[in-house]
Amino acid sequence: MLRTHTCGELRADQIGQEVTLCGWIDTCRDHGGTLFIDLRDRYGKTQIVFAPEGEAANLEAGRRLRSEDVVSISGKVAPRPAGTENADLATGQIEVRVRRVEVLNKSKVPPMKPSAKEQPSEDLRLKYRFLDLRRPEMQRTLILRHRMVKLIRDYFDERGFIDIETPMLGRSTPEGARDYLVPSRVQPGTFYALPQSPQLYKQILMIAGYDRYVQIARCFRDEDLRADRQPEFTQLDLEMAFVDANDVIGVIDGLMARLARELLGIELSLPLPRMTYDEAMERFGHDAPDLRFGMELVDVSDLAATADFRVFRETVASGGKVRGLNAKNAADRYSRKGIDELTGYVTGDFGAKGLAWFKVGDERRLASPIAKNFSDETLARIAERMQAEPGDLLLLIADKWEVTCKALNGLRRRLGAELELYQPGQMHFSWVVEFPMFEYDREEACWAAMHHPFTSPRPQDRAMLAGEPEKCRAQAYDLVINGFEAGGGTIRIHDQKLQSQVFRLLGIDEQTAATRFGFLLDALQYGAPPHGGIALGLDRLVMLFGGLDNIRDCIAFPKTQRATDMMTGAPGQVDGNQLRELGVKIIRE
RNA sequence: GGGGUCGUAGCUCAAUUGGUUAGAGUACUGGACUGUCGAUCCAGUGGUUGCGGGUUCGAGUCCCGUCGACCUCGCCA
Repeated sequence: MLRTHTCGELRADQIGQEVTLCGWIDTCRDHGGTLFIDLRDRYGKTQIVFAPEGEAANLEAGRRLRSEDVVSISGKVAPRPAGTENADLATGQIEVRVRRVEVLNKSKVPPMKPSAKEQPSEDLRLKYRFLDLRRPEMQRTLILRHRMVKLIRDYFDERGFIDIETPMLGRSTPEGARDYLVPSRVQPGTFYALPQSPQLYKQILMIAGYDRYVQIARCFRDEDLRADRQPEFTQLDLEMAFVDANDVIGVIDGLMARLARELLGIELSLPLPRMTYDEAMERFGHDAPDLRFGMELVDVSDLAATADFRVFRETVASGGKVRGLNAKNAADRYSRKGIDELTGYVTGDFGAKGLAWFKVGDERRLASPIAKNFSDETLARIAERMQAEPGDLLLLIADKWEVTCKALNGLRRRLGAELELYQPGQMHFSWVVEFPMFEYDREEACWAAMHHPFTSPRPQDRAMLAGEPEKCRAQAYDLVINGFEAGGGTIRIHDQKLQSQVFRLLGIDEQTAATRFGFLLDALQYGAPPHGGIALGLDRLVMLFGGLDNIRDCIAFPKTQRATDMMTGAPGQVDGNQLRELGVKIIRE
């Protein structure tokens, strides 16, 4: 070892010891006669002192040190003079008096300094990721991630789960997200697909009798990026045989309680609350509601139907809804201009036609440019329905049900943040269950699986598959944390006939099914046990547990929004010979 | 594919209505200083205002295009 201790290790106990530390030059404080240097590694910082009573050559060498040089320093641990201890530093009781300095590697002047107060811009951070990762915030997050993964592995190991790796090179299945493709050299003209998830493999493992499987699996989806979405991400993936939905949910409840306790010091009360999909949509307009605060959606369609206000009346008459929410005490927070901004938000981002609003005055009187279109009685009933009190701001949207959901969910989240309706460190865990089996795809004019085509309907809904698929509910469950979908799972179909029926319903004909999923349909006929599982987005979990607002900060080497790696320059062009070998030709537009 | 924000010194930012020689902090270089810890003090270097075009007597500022980062809708079984 080139060092005897780390830079976060030395305490008063080691006073008098001769030590060698290695690390990066963090900051220098040169007083002419005396020179202080903070030496940094990922464990902490230690103050190194170049004192006048030491060798003059050392002081000269110390003066030549610059930010981010890597050095080895030997010397004696000494107590700091009384009054100069640094309480902000774990090693603040001591300092190391230099006996020997060795520069292991000079650094160019870095474009960013790890201990800088201001955070550098993100493109700079991504380009110089090796410097960015030296920052304590990044180290904190990656260490949190490591601890989470360790806890997860221990948790599942204790419960008899087996970690089994599944292939990265698989078969493309055009359903779901766009695949990342890998050309085959051995069989030119054919392609592997990188896994969107290990879904089919883990079902095969259940059929193979490995009744408790777990994997921390890398997954790939070639779709557009978001703050919480990367093309390459990590799932905590698991599957269990001989279980129902409650069993899977129970296992994850226990995991969340363990993670919250160990990583955040929060005690969760179990079981975690559950809500049906229908209830979530009705009360919050979204299948992953942020339950850190209330401000629930209110349906006033029946009241709107009788109003003179044409937009409301006609919307309801044509089968739409008028729904809204009550921003408590927010009437003064939003000026006309502020409300215009909210209007632009719901019309621009969610296609709403407008935003109706009322400010609640004394005696719960509703004031608004459109108020004259409503009878006093209707206004009073709206106020009552929305539990309006003086100072509140009522916001209403009249549109198709789907649009009211999207727009009001967006509005609710935005207002929740702007009005600070929750605390920074607050966490809320819950389940949303009983999703519909199918949603209608207008573009393709067919039914599409809401979760995936291997999802089992609830036993009591199975009879409706043929006649009324829209009423069919799935044995599906999503874990929701602070309004983010942290994960989702289902009980799978373990019966080949039922699986074929669902494929037919989804417009996947027998030939296609046989080509793409033949191995699964085949396996289902050789003693497939009832089984189900779940996958959690690990990067998102880290983001949520770390109190971060984007997933890139949870990943050591993330991609930008255009899916490039600013450090390596990936993706890049390849040699013509490589392409020829693969039988791949670039078409230039 | 659509909408939006941003791009000025190595870094973080400023620059009035379009108006003189584009500034500040920090970093960097040199100097002073024996107890600092974001050290301090003095001096100095540092700019193709992302790139290309246009409007104008005059463009960091306005217009068009383009590149890049971020947010977002669509998309993400």
